[in-house]
Amino acid sequence: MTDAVKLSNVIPLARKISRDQRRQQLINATMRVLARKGFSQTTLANVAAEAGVSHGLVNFHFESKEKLLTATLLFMADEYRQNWSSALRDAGDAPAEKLAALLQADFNDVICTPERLACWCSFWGEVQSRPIYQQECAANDDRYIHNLEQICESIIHDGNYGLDHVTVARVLRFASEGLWNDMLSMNSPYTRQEALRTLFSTAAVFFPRHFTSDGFQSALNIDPV
Amino acid sequence: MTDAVKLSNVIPLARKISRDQRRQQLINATMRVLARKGFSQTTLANVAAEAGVSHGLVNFHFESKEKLLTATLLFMADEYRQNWSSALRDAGDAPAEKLAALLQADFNDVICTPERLACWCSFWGEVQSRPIYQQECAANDDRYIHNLEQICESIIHDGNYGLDHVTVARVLRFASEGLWNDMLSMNSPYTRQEALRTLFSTAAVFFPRHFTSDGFQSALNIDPV
DNA sequence: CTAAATTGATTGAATTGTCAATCAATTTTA
DNA sequence: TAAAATTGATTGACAATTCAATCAATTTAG
Repeated sequence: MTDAVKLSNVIPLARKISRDQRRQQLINATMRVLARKGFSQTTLANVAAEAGVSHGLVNFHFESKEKLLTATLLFMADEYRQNWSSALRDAGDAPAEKLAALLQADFNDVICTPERLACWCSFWGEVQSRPIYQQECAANDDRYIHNLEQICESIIHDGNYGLDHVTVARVLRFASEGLWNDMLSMNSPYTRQEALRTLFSTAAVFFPRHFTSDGFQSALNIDPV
Repeated sequence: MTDAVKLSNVIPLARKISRDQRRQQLINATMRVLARKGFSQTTLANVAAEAGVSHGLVNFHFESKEKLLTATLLFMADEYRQNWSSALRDAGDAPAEKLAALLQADFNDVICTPERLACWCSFWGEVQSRPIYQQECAANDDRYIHNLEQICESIIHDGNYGLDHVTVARVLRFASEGLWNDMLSMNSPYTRQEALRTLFSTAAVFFPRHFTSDGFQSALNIDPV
């Protein structure tokens, strides 16, 4: 209306972002704040500042702080599931190949970043006291465990290892989770490469005729590298 | 002064508790609240109510909420360290015996309770963003890892297993940590017995001539159970 | 022009920390 | 031994702060 508007010192930032893009932008900002400050110090003001918008906007797009955090957790859970799921789909038919793909998937450069690890850690601390979180994650975890157990069972049968597939699957899962924790919390954290080497060494102890510490080894290649 | 004092409806609760006892009582209350409500919903009012005292008292004995939480973490870290430390001292000289003692220590009925597990989980979520927490825990972790690695090295040498002791120690530690996490998550709650069986199964895969899934096996007993 | 998106001030609730008063236990004094 | 004084633990009210949520005003997009 008035010409005073023209003199506004506010930068007329493009608002071309769609509804979904804005939501995703806020979720990304939430993850960054969670990773940096932890759950108990993540506020709407922090998230809004991180995203470069006013804090009223967060409550506009997400009804409440609780729903923003739930949406963030759901995004991460979905991202994680899609990651190993597609890795499994792209792998060959051999069970050992599938296991290698599943183990490697946890340590690719999309999923395995310091920010993601710290963010997961923040959520884990609160999962116990928030039924909604636990409920959402449980389904995904069960699917992952089920796949891992079946693959281990196939390999055990294939190689005549006299092992319990549930126990082996458990230990491999623990190794993967533990490596994540180490990479996040240790004072001398190791690289993704080192983590993968440890993981495949573990697989090699259970399945020496299928794996070496360097990774998957076709059953046809008898000689170790 | 007046006789109205005699008619006070306030229960004359014993105030005979010593300074240290009161502090410990508040720490215990803090652990219960942390386990039940999680870190972000643990307030001074909650802790005071749990302990049955006024919230002013908490700030009297601990200077601030932050210091109460730090004291609680320190207590738990010390309790944990003393637990495996004394288990190690009481064990025999044989490396395999020491490893068995170390592994079992994590699952005795003092350390391994639902409350303690949930409480540790609450802290882990905040450790990343609080340098003080990380600093205190790192020293203890390093000691534990160092002991575990040395014991594994002895066993590997003793049994001529061609394994890397650092890797083996890592995997055993991951198994122990992972079992704790599993016991905490609601969907697959196995008992401490089942957890220990999984742990010793893992040790048996690395050290088949020293361990069975039931536990430590003297090197002199050649026949498996 | 109309509806949706965005801002930022404001409100109300929750929470932490402070402090003066109170009270029980202990020590001192007569 | 009995009364008085002292100590320090405890309480509860209050101030200060933080934060989520709301909403009226403004801006932008279609």
